[in-house]
Amino acid sequence: MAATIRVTLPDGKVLEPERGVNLGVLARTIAISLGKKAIAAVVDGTVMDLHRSLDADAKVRFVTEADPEAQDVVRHSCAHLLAQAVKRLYPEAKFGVGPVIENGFYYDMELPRQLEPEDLEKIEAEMKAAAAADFPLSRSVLSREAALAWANERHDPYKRELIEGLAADASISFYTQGEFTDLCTGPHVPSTGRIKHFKLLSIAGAYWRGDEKRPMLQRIYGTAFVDAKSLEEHLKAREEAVRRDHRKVGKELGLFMFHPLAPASPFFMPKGAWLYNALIAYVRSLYVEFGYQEVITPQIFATELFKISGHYDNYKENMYFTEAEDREFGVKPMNCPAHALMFAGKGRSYRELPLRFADFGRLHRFERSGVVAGLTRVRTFAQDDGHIFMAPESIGAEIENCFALQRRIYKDLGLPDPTVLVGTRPAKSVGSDELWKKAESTLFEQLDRLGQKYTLNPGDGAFYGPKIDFQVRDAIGRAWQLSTFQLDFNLGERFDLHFNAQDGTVKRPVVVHRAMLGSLERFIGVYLEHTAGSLPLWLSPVQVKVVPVAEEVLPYARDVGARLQAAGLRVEVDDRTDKMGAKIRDASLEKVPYILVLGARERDTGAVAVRARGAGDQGAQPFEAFLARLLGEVAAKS
RNA sequence: GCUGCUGUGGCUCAGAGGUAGAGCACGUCCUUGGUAAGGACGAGGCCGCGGGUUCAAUUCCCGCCAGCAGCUCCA
Repeated sequence: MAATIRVTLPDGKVLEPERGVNLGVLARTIAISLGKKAIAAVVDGTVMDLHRSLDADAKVRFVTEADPEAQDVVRHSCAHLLAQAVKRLYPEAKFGVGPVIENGFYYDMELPRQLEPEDLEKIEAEMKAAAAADFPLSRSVLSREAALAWANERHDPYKRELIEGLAADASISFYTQGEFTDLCTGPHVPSTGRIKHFKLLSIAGAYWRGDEKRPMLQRIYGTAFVDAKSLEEHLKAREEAVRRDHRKVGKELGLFMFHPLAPASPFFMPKGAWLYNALIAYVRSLYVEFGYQEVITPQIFATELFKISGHYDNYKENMYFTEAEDREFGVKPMNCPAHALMFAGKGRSYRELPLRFADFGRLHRFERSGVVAGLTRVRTFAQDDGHIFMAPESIGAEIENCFALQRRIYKDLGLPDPTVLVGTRPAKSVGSDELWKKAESTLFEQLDRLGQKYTLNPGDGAFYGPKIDFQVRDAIGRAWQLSTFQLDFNLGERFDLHFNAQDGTVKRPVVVHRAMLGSLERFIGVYLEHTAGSLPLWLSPVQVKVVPVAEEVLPYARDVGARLQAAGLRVEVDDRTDKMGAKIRDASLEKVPYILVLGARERDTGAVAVRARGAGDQGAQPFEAFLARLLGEVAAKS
């Protein structure tokens, strides 16, 4: 065995250090400054700590603060720093897991008492002290027995359970910083002093191992960044998220309200109802072009229907039931069984297929009290729902058609390109293995055919078939699920649907369930957060606010308002006796796209002085020019 | 559903064991003002609901309802 190994650096340079060389030492060999800056190393594609040694030829790239891998390493080490601080303050603490998550990290723990927000400050101070001590992190590997002994010595049942879950022959790694040791696969920063920019954010309950039957631990959320600026920006974005909260925006703009007598059920007030109906009208306008036929179906069905569809077995605890004349009825939680009945309502020919039913019907789902939130999770809602009944050979074309419609809608609404997630068969499902296999493979085939990139979400399908979910990120980077396409080979079986094929045989249709906006309620919530309430002109409940400079010009203001209204625009004339400045302020806070300030000058020249949202005073222009501009913007959905 | 927190006029929020306040909004009047808050006066509250402790509870305790954060769930 050679005494040296070959280490290839990113620039292609090859070093030949001794076998077993320490990565930190290697970094310092390359350059003193690199030794100081390095946080970790990527060895043959795997991120490792600097105190690991190299025993074989490898490609090595050192990670510094400038590299994308650094953030996760720092965050994970910060979770350890948190645990160290907590252990110092509460020696009885038992620890669960402390992973890195999208915007930071958390650590689950069992503590002698419930933490309060002020405790976070104390813990953070202790973390700063441990970071200032700049403890080096050292890694050690123990056998399973030794690891279990460690957990037992700490009387920590959670760590014990984690170790028990590892393979019998696994080599189990531990990291030690100062007096604190934790079970962990790493990697970590070389020393605690490298964790500089962090903040603890919140305390919450979380079930051990995510299982609601197991104990609830206290979870501390925090975040950490490699530089101060990123931390500051992240904290600002959190504040921005609060400012854009759709519940707040909806209240401020007078769009909707809630009432304790109808929990989790929004009341859309006139402006909100206008927006709601405008979205439906917009989707409806595309249905002609995309070949859908809108239907209207009952609200309440005899329970047998949901037994046939499988919803009764899978979701009855989330349904509303009622009884009349000794018969049990259920309020529909989705439209598909109704559409299945409509499909079966007459003999069907291949000539009618694909048959695309659209339905904006109201749905009710009893959501558990702890899961409801604003408009994003409600108990009564409507979807821009649709079910496509088709021959199996049409699946490709229909999925393509769905993608085309989805792209069109996102473009018109100014939504970014979504992330596509594919969910496969869940634990709780109906239908045979063959049907599922067929449905899943068909879906993957079609996605590949369309060249659509996606992320696999195993087990996340609907109970009747695999699904494609579309996630969009809003203006400040949060992910929301809106559209969904679901492929269903089961509905046809359960409702014994069939059609006469061209070759004279009787065939079973396949069904695609799809919604583009998803729930109208959730869509409005997400869209308000995305736009911060500044809706595009074509979707603004009030497009123009007319502000007379003084009462004297009120007649002209009314005349301008009436003429805009006659042209199809939505206008309000502010005829209150307040000062002009106050009216401009109020209209601005209402996020009205255009404010027209009208005084004697405008009246005498037949002009309007325009103030555009976000752009301030645009000066005077002829009425006709302004009208043409607005109509153009509405038509272009800009 | 679980853990924790919160609930005071339409809204945002102070407050304290001795029966309640501010700003905004609202009403009336004055002001007729040129691009983000003119002024005066006024009306408006079962201090979420139900129990308990207390001479006295909106305030402390318990339960319920609703909301918020997170977990679990989401056809």
